Amino acid sequence: MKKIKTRDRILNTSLALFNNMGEPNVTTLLISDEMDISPGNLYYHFKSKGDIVEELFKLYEAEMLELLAVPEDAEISLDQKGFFLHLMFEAVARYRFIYQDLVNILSRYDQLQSRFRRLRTKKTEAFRVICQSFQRQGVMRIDPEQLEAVCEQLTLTACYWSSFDTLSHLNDRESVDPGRGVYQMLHQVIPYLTPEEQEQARVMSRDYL
Amino acid sequence: MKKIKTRDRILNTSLALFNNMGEPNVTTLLISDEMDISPGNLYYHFKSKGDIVEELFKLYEAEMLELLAVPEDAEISLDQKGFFLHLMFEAVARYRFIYQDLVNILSRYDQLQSRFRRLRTKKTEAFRVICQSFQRQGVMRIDPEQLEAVCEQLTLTACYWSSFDTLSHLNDRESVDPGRGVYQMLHQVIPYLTPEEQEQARVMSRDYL
DNA sequence: GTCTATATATAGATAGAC
DNA sequence: GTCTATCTATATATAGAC
Repeated sequence: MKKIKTRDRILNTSLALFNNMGEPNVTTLLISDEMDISPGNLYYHFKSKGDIVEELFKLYEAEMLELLAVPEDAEISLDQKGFFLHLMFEAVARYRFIYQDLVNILSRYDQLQSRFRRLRTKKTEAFRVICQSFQRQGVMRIDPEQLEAVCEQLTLTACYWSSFDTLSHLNDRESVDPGRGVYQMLHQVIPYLTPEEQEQARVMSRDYL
Repeated sequence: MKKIKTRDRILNTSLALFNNMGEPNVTTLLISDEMDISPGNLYYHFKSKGDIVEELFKLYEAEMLELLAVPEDAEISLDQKGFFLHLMFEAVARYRFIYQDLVNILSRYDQLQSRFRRLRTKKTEAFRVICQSFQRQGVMRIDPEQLEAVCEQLTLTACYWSSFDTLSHLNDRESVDPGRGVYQMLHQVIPYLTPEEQEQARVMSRDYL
């Protein structure tokens, strides 16, 4: 029976509330209330609400950077790509409050802007590296112009799908089903795969529904 | 030299400020200040800030509904589709404040939620109708499962591209270039077109860059 | 580390004169 | 229709006791 430090409990509680209610709607009082601690105690651990947001962003950033460190030379299988998409999607969903009110958050905590943009670029790069591996292996045929468009599109989907999807059923916002997002991302790649791989990808994509 | 009514000036000014700074960052005082009128005057015309947001949403909704009234039976050319995408994208961009902080806005003005969702569904339907016309004309080949995925994807792109794109260059937020968004949407359809149409679509898409 | 009580700031909104 | 002055509510943050 390990005791979780108050500081970490604040982070966990904040993350849950931010995701479910939107960061701007969550007051420091609500966070401390939810945890049954006093607001003063919360401010003992974090000197401002912005510090909580920044700390959570750092955790997201660290997770993402680790995931995005795709080796440029290793060849990647279709299954691995599916797994990669799944992990990325899951990480974004776990910190979806960032994307739900992105402009608002980035404008109020502007140290985050450049770091956010850096992550976005790295995501697109990772997709490019994966597609290039597919091309080398001869399972994908795509011209450079289309490749760029697809990688951008994959990045957009990775970032916004969970927000987009959540709004279709605003009732239960406790959890996000990653399935459909991964499905959508796989389907963007399918047209450029060779026929056999297309079938494999289609089968794989259905597992996510 | 026609005099614009104060009420309309409030709407125009609010829209511009909302788009450029994000709705939550725009206070009623800022709006009245920007127009060189008093806050009291603003509240004479609108009984709350939420009323301004609702009114702007109504304008967006009306524009969208008109645009989305795609006749189910008429056949649509590729050029017409390009034009349609352009108009949709442009309308979304003009009211992009809604999408920039969507969760926040929909949670605070919850009469908007169902109407927003209705619009989202209608967008997807319109894309479906267009693609079905393409299929009937024999310029597109796509199975029903892929079709669904593509239409969802087009909807996502239509809604979020401008927000996504804006964050790549947060400097000048005065205007949004619709080009790239239309380009992206066209490229999602290209793989399913017949070879000749693919080439035509590719050429067309470049015009938007 | 945690609490209670309080300070500060600001946004939304109203009252009443002109 | 428009203004100035003001009220109210609430969110962030701090002070000081325990």
